[in-house]
Amino acid sequence: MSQFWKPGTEKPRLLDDEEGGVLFFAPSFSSSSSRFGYSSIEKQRQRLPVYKYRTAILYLVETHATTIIVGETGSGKTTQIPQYLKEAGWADGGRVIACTQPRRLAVQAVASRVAEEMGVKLGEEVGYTIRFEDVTNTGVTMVKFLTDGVLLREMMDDPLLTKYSVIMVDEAHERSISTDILLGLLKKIQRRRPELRLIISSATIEAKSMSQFFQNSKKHRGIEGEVVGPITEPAILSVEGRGFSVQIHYVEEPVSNYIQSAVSTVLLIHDQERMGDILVFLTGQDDIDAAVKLLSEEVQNRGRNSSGLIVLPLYSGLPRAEQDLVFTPTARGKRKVVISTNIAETSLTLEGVVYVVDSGFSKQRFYNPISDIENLVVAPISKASARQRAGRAGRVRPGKCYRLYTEEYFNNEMSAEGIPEIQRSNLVSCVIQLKALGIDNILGFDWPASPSPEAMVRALEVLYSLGVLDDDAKLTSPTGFQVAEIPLDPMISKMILSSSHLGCTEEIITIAAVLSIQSIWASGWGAQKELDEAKLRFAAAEGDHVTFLNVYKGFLQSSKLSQWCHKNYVNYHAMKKVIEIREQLRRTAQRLGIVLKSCETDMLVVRKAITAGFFANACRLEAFSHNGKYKTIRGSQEVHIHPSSVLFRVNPKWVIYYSLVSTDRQYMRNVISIEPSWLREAAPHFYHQQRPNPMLH
DNA sequence: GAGCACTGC
Repeated sequence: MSQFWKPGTEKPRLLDDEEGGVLFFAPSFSSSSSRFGYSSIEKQRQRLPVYKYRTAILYLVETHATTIIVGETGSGKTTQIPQYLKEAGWADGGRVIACTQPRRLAVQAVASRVAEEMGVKLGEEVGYTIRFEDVTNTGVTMVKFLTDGVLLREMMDDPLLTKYSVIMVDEAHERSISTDILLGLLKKIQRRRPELRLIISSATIEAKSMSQFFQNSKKHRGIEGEVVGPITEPAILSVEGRGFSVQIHYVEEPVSNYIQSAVSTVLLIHDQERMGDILVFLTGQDDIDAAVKLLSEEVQNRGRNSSGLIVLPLYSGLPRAEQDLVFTPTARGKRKVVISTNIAETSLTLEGVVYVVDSGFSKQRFYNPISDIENLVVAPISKASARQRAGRAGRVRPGKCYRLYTEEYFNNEMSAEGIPEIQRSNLVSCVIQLKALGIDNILGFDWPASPSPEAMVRALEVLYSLGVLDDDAKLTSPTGFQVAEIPLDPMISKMILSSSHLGCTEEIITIAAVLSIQSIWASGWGAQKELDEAKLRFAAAEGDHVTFLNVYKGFLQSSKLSQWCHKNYVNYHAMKKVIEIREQLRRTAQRLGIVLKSCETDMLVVRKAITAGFFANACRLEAFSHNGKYKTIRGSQEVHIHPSSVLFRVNPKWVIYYSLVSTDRQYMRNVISIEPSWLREAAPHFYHQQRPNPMLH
């Protein structure tokens, strides 16, 4: 351990940033210890770029309340920094070092890697917590990986996160809602717990604005007026990555059709470049299927060695077996082309990619607080995204990235960073989470990026109408606190609470579990007709929610067999997840003192419970409408029933939807028929006093 | 007649 800074010894070399204010460390080039007996794992660890900064990182963390680490992928920061901290004693005395990730898979992968490097059993000194899985051992676990969502939940029991000595927030540049809420809360905690250290790890140079955010005006002064405790001004440290260089190519002229252009580019690479897989970024399933078809046709038409090119689509809606195809290593003499959504930008890593084709677009969510509708639109990506995409070409050897936009466009028109998710989303869940943590002045909360006041007001309005907040915008008791406790969208939580009075909680928690996963149906190539037919076997006249109950019943009766799922075009993995989520909800309900009762065959109460949570999503069929045109009661928006719904073409007069998807039209997904009188029953102030609505009469 | 990506005691 030659590179070990100890408090009280001479501090490591540092350089002043020419712009002042922040610190950059020059890597110290002293050779690593030649002491023999290092395992190969130890040597591997020392070869990581971050190793050179070990001393510097420990020094900064010791002396600064917040350290911001900018590092590209492959620097080793995620696996190494928690170990350095542990080695330096930050986990002594029963304290815990936490490292958060936005995604569960990453949490599991990093935790098991670190356990392996430390030569310990996962769940002992090194552990992880994600939803449904707590692989830690209290009193033993020193380094804990967890999703930022889990850490937020932990704050409900322990608002100051007292057991943690250091909290490292990884992938902060992704700016997920959870990360942003967490950053705001951690800043607050820091004022109460000066001994707590934060490490914010980000892949982009946005560090400066992050640093400004953590700039704490209040210094902790002792009696003599001298500053005690750590320096409150954040330190910034850059760590280089270990990716190979990627040559960037731009188009000379803007392209009019990026699908066609992507296909031509792939063919050009295949003809002219040496072996290596190609990754193409398009926006969604439509684009991708079209490109796959086009490319396959071109290959055949031109009589190329079609055996040499393997074309594979990749998006989240793809069945697992097909998704797994992209991970099979490419055979000798063949070249794999993966045409993907954003899923390959952060969530999945494909080995063997040497060429990237970047359309410059992705589908992004936008929220309109006026209409209260979340839209999915194709929008230009940011420079940060473009760099991330390009980086995917440099994992195995130097690569090339072909951008289907001009260099001028990249330099002058592309925005540096994407818009944080919190500014593009409905804030209902986010507001109730803060309320539950005792943050009453939501508008005055110190956000890394402020959401729009309109979106805030809209969220407060919905929560008020759900009976979750009172006239003073405080959580109601018990409803508000109970809704906050249930780890689901507040409208679903409210539906569950109402089911308790209506005597149908068993049914409603099944529905809640199904609604919180993507889809219980098996999707597949060319099996659309069979799937539709299978659906008819379960279809309920009341709508999709009751249909889900039928599927769940069938699954239980089959003893949860995968064969049964296969035969009925039901997704087996999805159903297992439903069982898991349902089990969690059952436990939560019991803890809240809700009596679990079944209504057997009485679907009327089930529909009423759904109405109690989702009255705001009520719609009425337009009079004399022949094409199934509905209008929302709240905003008079034109909407249609999604073709995947069992009520498609049935078109009951009054319906409630679970969610809207927007393409060229607004489609209601997961729809149930209701009676209009239930609306006023469920939310009198919403449909009567507050908003007199002639449509209800 | 059609689905960006994540996530939660």
